[in-house]
Amino acid sequence: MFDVKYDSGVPIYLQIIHLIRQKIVSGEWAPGSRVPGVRDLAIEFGVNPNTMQKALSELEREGLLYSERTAGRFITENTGIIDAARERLAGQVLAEFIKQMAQMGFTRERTIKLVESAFENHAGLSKREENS
Amino acid sequence: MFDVKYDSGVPIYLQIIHLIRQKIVSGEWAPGSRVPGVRDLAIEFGVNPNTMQKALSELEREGLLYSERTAGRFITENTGIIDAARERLAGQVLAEFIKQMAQMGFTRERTIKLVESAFENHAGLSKREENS
DNA sequence: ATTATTGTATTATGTGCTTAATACAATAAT
DNA sequence: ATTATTGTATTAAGCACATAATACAATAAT
Repeated sequence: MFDVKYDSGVPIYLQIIHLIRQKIVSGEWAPGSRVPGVRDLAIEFGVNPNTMQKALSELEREGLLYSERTAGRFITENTGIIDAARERLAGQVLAEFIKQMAQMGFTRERTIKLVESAFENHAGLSKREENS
Repeated sequence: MFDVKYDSGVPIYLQIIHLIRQKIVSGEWAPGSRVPGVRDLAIEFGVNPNTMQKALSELEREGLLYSERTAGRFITENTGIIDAARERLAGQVLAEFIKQMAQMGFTRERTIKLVESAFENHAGLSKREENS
């Protein structure tokens, strides 16, 4: 169900953190809602429960998740934290992209053209329609 | 001189491969030109010679570098390989960017605006002025 | 009260990354 | 001819990641 790449060199638990963080900041996983248990998530992602636990602990440390002893784990209701995480993440993704393209010698105009023509195949996948 | 991040979770040798690959596809390291020896490069990047060797071997496998037994290592003169590598790399970087932004709920228009305003701080760093 | 489910912790094993310390072969420089 | 420099290979050690197999504590469900 979730595509964790074992061959990218990036530790799996970091990839999972990134995937879940995006589900939260995109609103696909709504604030306050419960997330599956560690064992179920481990199965869904096809990883060991310990690895999933490691990822969830980190997201908890970031304040995006919190655990209720035996009831399970939930997305934070604090939308401020979520919004901040989205801004921060978007900024990082954007900066990295610009840096890479510039480093490869692509001009601003050419890069924009590429973005314009490449964005078509990704419309309407998220529950968030606008972030202005 | 070169900023290798030890804390990103990405293996150092992969980061080095990426950095050098970009130097080649951007033209900063010209086709046919000699690159420093493994030991010197290791010092410049602040890593172990073995780690640098591992990175260089992979770039050699890709055809971007070749080694002349005792004379040293050189960038390929085959600009076709370099161009192909640049197209491939640019495509990956672009696709990843679009995917991330779309996943976070950013629209095409908002993304383009962000790219437009963010590209200012990176002008004129490369020797390649245009890739059209 | 008992059972099942939750998060959490522990110990062990295997693998890949990184450094370290050498050593060797080939050849350019002297 | 000798020396220095090049790429390359080997062995050992430490560390983080990932899996496996359990176990425990707390509490919701029965």
